[in-house]
Amino acid sequence: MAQEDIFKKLVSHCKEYGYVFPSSEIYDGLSAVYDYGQYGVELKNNIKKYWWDSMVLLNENVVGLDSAIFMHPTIWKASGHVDAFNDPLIDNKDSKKRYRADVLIEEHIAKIEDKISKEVEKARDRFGEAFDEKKFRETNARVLANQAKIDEINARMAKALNDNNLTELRQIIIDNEIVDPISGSRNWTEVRQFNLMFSTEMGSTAEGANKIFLRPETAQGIFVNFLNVQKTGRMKLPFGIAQIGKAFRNEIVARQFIFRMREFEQMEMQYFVQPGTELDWFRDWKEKRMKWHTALGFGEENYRFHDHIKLAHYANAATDIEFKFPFGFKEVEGIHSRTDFDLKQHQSYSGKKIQYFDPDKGESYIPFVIETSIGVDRMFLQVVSASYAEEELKKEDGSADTRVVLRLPSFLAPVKLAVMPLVRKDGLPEIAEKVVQDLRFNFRCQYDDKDSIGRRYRRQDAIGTPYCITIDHQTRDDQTVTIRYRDSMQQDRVKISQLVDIIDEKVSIKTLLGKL
RNA sequence: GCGGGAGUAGCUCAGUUGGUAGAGCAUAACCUUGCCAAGGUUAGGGUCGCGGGUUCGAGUCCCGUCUCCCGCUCCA
Repeated sequence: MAQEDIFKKLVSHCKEYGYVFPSSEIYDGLSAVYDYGQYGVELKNNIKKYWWDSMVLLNENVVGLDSAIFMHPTIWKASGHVDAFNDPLIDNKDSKKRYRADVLIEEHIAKIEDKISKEVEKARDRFGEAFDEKKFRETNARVLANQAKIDEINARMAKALNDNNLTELRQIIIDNEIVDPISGSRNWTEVRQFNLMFSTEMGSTAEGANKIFLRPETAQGIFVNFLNVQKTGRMKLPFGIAQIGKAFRNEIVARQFIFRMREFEQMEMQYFVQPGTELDWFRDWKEKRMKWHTALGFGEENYRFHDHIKLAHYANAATDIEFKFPFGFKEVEGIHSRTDFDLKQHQSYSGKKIQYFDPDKGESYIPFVIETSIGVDRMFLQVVSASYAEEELKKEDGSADTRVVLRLPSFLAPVKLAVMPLVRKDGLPEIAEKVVQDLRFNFRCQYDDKDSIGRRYRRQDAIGTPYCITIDHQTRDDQTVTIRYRDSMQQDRVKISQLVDIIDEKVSIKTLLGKL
């Protein structure tokens, strides 16, 4: 079956079985916003626990934090988001491509500079040794004309950007006859401002209100608390701060189900290290994080690193962990060596010294940072898309049969086990109810006595329940039950008294964390 | 935002030149039975995304709007 078809079925499956619903559905939905249903929330919580425990339980030098979504507006100036997330965009109507207006203009300037360079080189060839480049640039008419053009465009653009004058930006493109690099067309739309940060107002009166932003990432909450945590926690470098929380980005286009949403959840850990050691730690966390993914058992061939060639202004190394989704390899997690950019920025904007006194070196410095940042919702999608399977089976009489099964890792499964009487008579339901009552404190259990036993197994397969306990007539005689495994569909007969230990070993997070 | 496709029951979909809303699965109750879906009887559930228009009459035609899917940009 085509991968897109699988994806469509997965989306339906998520809705039909209470994993993910479109938000505000009875009001026609809200674009790219989704709600997690009764099973979805359990799976999501389990994913978060797996991450949290792998960070703060297994690493003595990683501690947690839960910072507010609202933060001082200057934080976003310091972080660069106010500038970086504010793009003047323009579309070409023929190629249907979208460009940043300022980038288009800069590329045009680069072209003119090319022309000048060529002119200079030609002259150099002509005059040889005696060539005086400076003098040539100051006297040659064509060079001077081009240079004047560049200066004029630069001045106009700087002013337009400063005044946020979008009409003027477009006019620069028109006046300079800048064409679409692909179509060669000059059929441009208006320039529009896209602000990727959501904003709201704090303060109840209009005059006294402050514009504040909903955080576009959780990382800054960690950076601004660096000293708080370091001092009160008596933390020594290297150490990390982990945080799980919502972030918001007003994406131009948000799509592909829960892969790209405007409201999403991140799990971020910032690891503070001595300057100069950051690339070693970068490699270390790269490896650790990949192991965290592959420990789930979805197959190592479905993961790969994508190292960034073009680095963000704050990074000196960056990689993505990509997972093979039904729509291709896509980023799930980013690992970045952010240098001392963030702390340095906050030190400068806040005017507060943000440094670490290193007792070994006997000096203070701004630590460098390795960031691991993973999207909870993307992780959720990774788990369900890797787990979803339509299996071709054969019935006893040889005819074809199919089953839909979510092969979730046991620890992540919302429901750990279902208990069902083989028939609804002969006292079997009563025994089953008692078993559920006894197991309820240990695991998320379900009781089901409706329909044939085979159908009940399939229902549990569809929501990913890894174990089914069946009470049959033999149970009345020897207190044993059958335990049926979701993936193999095999059954074992075990004593009721052993159930807690058997299941616990299989579904415990310890089993999963032990692989790391 | 632009271009293309789509929206009918919880899910998948049918619905003819415009003539009173359908199926399968799912759900609930009861009966029967029992170890891998699809036995029997019965029931609930839809103002056909929403709003307007044309018409005696609109799921069907027209306009607007919202949402979803695919592509362009960015990223967790």
